Amino acid sequence: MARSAHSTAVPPESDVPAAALDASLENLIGYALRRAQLKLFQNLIGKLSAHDLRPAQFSALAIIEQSPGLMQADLARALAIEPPQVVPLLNKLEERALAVRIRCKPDKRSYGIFLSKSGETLLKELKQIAADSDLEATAALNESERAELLKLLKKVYQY
Amino acid sequence: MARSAHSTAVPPESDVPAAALDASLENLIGYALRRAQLKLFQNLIGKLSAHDLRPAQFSALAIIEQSPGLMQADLARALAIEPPQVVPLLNKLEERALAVRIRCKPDKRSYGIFLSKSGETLLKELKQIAADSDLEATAALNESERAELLKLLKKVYQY
DNA sequence: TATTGTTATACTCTATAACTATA
DNA sequence: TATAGTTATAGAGTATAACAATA
Repeated sequence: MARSAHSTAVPPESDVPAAALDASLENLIGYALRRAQLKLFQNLIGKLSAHDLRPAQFSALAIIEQSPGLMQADLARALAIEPPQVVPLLNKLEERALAVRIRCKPDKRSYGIFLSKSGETLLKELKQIAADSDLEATAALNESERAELLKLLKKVYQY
Repeated sequence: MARSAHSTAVPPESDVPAAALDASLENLIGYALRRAQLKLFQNLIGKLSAHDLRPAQFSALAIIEQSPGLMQADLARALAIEPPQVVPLLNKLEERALAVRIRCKPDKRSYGIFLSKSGETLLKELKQIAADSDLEATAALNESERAELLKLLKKVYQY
């Protein structure tokens, strides 16, 4: 029998080797990743807005806590953004007295970045908010599925 | 034994009930999702750039193929963007003769959107590119891990 | 009056080039 | 000259309000 020329939608019931699979958006990990990521991101944005913070600012606080005294170039690399984008982000954190830039290096061009006491306090709260948001947005999964998902995602991005 | 007050990094070896876990960025599914998604997205952007297309334009073509004759409002919903954003996107696809707007509905305010013949042809190629990009960017996973990841991601975003 | 597609607009995010001050 | 941080700027992406044509 010849190949049908005008079939509408082939259900993915047969696990063919490699070629000729459906190849619609629903079979792409990238597409599923994007939709899931958008969902979690929107949820987190909503929760963080109570503190007038964006996810990147939360991440910055967590990174600074993990590497106190780091330079802005390090922070840019850790956040996967360009150095110029760090400036307004850090300015905001400094305005709100959550973090500080301190000239404390042998190289006087650079700053060491540290959390303030209130920055540390707020970060504790933010971590709880983020963990709750994570759970809420992945309510469709049980604990072992969450662990499995996290493991697979790390494998993908750490490779 | 009392809780240590100044440990640097607690390896997640014990599965404590809910509280007092590390709660750093690395334990957040949202964070891992974002990093993995960025990786796949960047990879796809690179591959699609050979055809001067963005991921959203590829998605639009795939959605139009799946629902030929749909209206712009439907496309906006499917792409999870606002109707005004559909206009320049569709303009571009129409300029390049990949898709067409046709007044074919009882409601004369709306268009039916269809792929052109060359749009269909290009989409076939784009699907292969996207599938290859997906595989390449998830090279750290084997086939069963990929299937598991896709299953979990769908569960998250379809919930 | 409500709705489809559109325009205008603005705000965020992101990226690059150029500047300053140190090195 | 090279580098850390900064400034200026431009391009995407995203969102809202308002408009024209049609219902």
